[in-house]
Amino acid sequence: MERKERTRRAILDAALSLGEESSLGAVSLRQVAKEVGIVPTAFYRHFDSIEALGMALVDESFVSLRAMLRDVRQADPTYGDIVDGSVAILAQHVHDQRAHFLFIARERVAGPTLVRERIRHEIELAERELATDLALMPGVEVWTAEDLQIVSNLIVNAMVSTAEAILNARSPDAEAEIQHRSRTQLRMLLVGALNWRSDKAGRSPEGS
Amino acid sequence: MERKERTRRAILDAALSLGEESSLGAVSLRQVAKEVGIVPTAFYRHFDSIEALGMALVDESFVSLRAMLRDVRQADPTYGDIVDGSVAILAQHVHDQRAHFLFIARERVAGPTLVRERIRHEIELAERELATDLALMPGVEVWTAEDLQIVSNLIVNAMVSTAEAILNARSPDAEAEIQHRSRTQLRMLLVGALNWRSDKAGRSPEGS
DNA sequence: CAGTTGGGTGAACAGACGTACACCGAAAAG
DNA sequence: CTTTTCGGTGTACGTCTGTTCACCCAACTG
Repeated sequence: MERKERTRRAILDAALSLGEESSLGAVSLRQVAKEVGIVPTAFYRHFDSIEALGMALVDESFVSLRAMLRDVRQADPTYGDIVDGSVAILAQHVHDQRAHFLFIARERVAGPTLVRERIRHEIELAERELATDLALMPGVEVWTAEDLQIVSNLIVNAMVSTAEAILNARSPDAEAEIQHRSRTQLRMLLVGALNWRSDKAGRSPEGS
Repeated sequence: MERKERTRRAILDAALSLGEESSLGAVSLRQVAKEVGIVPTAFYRHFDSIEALGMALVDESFVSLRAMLRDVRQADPTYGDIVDGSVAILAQHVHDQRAHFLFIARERVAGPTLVRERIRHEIELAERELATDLALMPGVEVWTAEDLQIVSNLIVNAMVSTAEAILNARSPDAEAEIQHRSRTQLRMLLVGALNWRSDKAGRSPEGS
């Protein structure tokens, strides 16, 4: 009974591995079977179709994504800057679960419509969560709900870009530079957001 | 002799059309031929392979991309805010050359390695151009060359995200909201960048 | 120990794929 | 008007695709 689970994992891993080169839509059932070391028909003992496999990969990729978000949210606040910690955690998770993040990055724009929509929806959820977290920060009381959402979207997009850049980094040095850049960008972004409405409302952040 | 050019265009258009649904790597020579209305073997009169077709599409897609950048750079400065104008021009071009921008967005992450690298290189060029333009703005003299590059990267990434969002917009209203969001984000971003080094150097933008 | 379940097998299919080849017929060149 | 060029055609091949079916045998159930 655990043999089934083992083969299932092997299929998922093979699909992720093959998906590193091309998009999942270009991966065939027979390629996966050959990679796993089973006959093509045995594939159906585990998934109804390649599409179903894709959905399962979406599921487990988002487990990794949400694990990262959880780590970021409950990072030790004593570890200095939130920005430094968040970028480090992002990089760590992207590195550890490279296949999952690569999968999300690819299928987000190139996957079947259904998969694309699920990924976008999930990212939108992360945006909302970030918005509620941001609302607790000091100095943001002057923001409207709309501004809060817009800032969250901006930050999430920046983090997505950073994750993609890390996935594409060709050397540890290059990745270190990407992380440095990302940290600077997040700080710039926070400076801009914190000076945003206060700018429009009277230049004084302390004004009631 | 212009018949050849006409068929070639038909092939390019067919490939762009088929690429709207799935990634180019998942498009077959025979699908393209059927869409054009020619027999599969006639394809070879125009391209050596599907990969060569992809390269040609990269070429002409970047013509559209560069046309947009040119429009943005020489936008009428009397038209009020640079931000408003830039976002409007971006939206206009994405709308007019939807297939080209969709192609770039998709193949940027899902295409064959060679295509991906070309696209990333081209976007990096746009980043550098933006950096040289930004250097001429008043108030940025305090930035280091590195900061300039980092800010450019941040802005370009935001614009790429905006373009992708517009491509995915499901209604004109949704697109209008995306444009509004993008404008706000660009302004926040500029506020942050302009308060950046001055923040670190003594809080006074006018300080020598 | 006998019986049942179920993951894995192997052959077989119809269709789509890329590509090679000989050929045709309209348009350009002489 | 004749000749050459060349984009498009039709046939044919070997390979790969998804999917079906009957079958086998290891592992759980009784």
